[in-house]
Amino acid sequence: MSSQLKPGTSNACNITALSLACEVNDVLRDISPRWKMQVLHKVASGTKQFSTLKHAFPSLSDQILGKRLSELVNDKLVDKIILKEKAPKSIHYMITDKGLELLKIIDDLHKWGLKYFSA
Amino acid sequence: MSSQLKPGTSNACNITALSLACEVNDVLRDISPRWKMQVLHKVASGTKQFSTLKHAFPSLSDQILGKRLSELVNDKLVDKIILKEKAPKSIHYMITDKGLELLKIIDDLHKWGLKYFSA
DNA sequence: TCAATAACTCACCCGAAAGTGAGCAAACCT
DNA sequence: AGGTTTGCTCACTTTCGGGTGAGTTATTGA
Repeated sequence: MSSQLKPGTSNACNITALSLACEVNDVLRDISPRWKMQVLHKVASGTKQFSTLKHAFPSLSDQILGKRLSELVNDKLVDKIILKEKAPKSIHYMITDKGLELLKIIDDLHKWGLKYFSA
Repeated sequence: MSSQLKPGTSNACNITALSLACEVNDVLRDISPRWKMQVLHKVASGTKQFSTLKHAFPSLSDQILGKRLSELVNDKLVDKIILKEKAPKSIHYMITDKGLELLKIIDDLHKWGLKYFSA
């Protein structure tokens, strides 16, 4: 999906071994990039444009946001809807069913985290 | 954590959503290290010793296995039971309730991955 | 006596991911 | 004419964590 691993390196070999061992790893790799699930959640809650997402996460740079959005689109977790092609562009992001189902599980993870949070 | 919120803005209205996203981030960080959930799964399925875990994952090095196990112990996902302190040591790892509940969610992730698995 | 075993830890390297600086297109507003 | 907005991409540097080689302790079995 998104891995640019040089074939033959031990890293690449281990990734292959991992995937063979269990497909859950592919899922974990897909959801663990920093900010990714946050952005997905924001999109799901109605924040649809690049610029508004930018404001929602002041410490997230344009570059990373762009990267995460394109990953989300590639993963089919969100759809990219182009309303106006030429600048100033107008593009909306919409969560897919696949994305919504993932968010449900992410929410379970959140609840699990809260349940065992002791401090 | 996330603070510069002006009360009354739409941002402030979404504060619950934001904190959800933030805490999930910690959970994601904890579960995403390579091999970690596999090792947890193996421990849950009755493989309790360092050496047997080693054989279960031939391409996983001692060093990483040791690191993952100590992380799992720190996270209270498994308990470390020392049966014999001095070498050759005898140590058993046992999954905790917290670990079992996490594995259930990991299994949901797995099912989600399978459902949307396309080519 | 000496290898094997169990369960590690330490020091180091390197590739991958995160983050930064700059720039671009083209319409709109002043 | 020039500044602003929108939605990015490219090239680069820095940080991080996965992976490797070597070493440790002490007991048992050949």
